Amino acid sequence: MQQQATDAKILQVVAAIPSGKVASYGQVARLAGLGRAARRVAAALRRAPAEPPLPWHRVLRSDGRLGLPPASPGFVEQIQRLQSEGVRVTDGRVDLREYQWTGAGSGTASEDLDALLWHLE
DNA sequence: AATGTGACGAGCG
DNA sequence: ACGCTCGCCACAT
Repeated sequence: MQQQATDAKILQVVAAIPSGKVASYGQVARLAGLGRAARRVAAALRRAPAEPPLPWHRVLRSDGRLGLPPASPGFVEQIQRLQSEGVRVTDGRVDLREYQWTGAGSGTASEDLDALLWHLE
């Protein structure tokens, strides 16, 4: 049940990103216990089901730019969603210094976040 | 089975 | 700032 649990965790972490804040793929990967497998996060989001609704728009690249290609249809949607949450997006880019999710353990202590998210152990 | 790809990220020159 | 390489890992050919 490893693989499935991992995927579920990715979605759970993304779902835990507060409105008005953003997180990078790598950040999510780390929080989900995936280490450096940031691509896995991207893949999970892409394959993620329409329901339950997931705040995928709060996941950006480590440099603050959107993950989607500027020509992608979802690009504009993502920007719009972010802005409607109060996140200023300039030229497909977000100021991480201000909007990056710095909640529980988003820096290093993923163990605590785990408990916070899952209410386990 | 092997190879290439991708909503990524960190290092290095 | 820029381009390249490697790590990671599910999926498509």
